[in-house]
Amino acid sequence: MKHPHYNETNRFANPAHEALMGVWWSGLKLKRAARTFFRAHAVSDTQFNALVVLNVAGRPLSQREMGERLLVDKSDLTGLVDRMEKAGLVERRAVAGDRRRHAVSLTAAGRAELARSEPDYVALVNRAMSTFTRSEVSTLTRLMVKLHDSLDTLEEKS
Amino acid sequence: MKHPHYNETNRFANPAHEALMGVWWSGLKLKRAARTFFRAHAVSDTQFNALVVLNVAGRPLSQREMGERLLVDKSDLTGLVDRMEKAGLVERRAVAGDRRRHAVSLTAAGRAELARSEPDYVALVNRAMSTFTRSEVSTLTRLMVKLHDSLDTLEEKS
DNA sequence: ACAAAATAGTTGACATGCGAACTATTGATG
DNA sequence: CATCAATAGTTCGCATGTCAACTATTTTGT
Repeated sequence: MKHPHYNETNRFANPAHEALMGVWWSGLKLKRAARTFFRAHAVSDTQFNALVVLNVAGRPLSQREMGERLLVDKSDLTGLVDRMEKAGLVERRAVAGDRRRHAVSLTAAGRAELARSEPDYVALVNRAMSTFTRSEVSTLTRLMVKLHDSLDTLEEKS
Repeated sequence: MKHPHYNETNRFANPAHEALMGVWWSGLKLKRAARTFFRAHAVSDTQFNALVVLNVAGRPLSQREMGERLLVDKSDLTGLVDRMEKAGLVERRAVAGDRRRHAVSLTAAGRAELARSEPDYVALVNRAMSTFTRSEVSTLTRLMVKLHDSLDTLEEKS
């Protein structure tokens, strides 16, 4: 689908607003690109992220821990883990010593799907960033960390 | 809700990946902040954006045009405009010369709601960006435009 | 003019995301 | 240890987002 550039349809009197709107739109576009990409794979972008989170952790995670790392509400994990469990990608197990918790871990099939998707995903990321110089990449990372901290502070105050 | 910082739970071998993940997370955090903010108002963040888009256009828009500007699928506009019409914020009218199209325009109530929300919204944006210098703001805008263009190119090729 | 392609919008099925209310369990405090 | 608070997960209602299939209309190509 064709979309007009965000600063073609909007005029920004406020430079801060223009910058923040750029981040907003980039987030939307990234989400769309990821969805399109993962349509050709066995998992959705959300499920891929869940696989990555479990893999990086290197141990079973509770649903609460997964929610924190994925930036989604705990109530969403119920359905997400349900769907992934049905697809055979992860499994829930009881946690010794805390009967409230479920330990979610990767299955062999989950690990295999991750191994299958990740190289293509990395290639996509590199293509998306191929027009950026090394210096621009590090500047972008620095600004994003700064923005995260700023948004966290905002969240705490409210 | 507390969330660990995205680069605390992930180690990035690839700087491009780290930068892009920063943008992804910023998009998620912005969305959450906007939702929280607009919970105290009569409209959601999506509906607010729709009001802004209609207002900036300065003329009635078809649902397709709104979808392009909001970066959402046309099928989404059916429900969104339904809800906003029910809330009295916008109205659909027939378009002379094309019986396929609906012209969506702001009502007086929609304009009033926009006038009520926008000042608070601008203040929020300024708070979120208050830790950025003028130079950082313009760098961020430049990098976001570059990223949009890169993602557009990616989309065309696929 | 006429058949084929493109366009605008709707609908249905599904995944995602959020908040509130609820259950079960565990922790904390007197 | 008895009670109250906190935690983990589920469920529900709703808004949002995607895609595919469908209808109605308009445009295009010949």
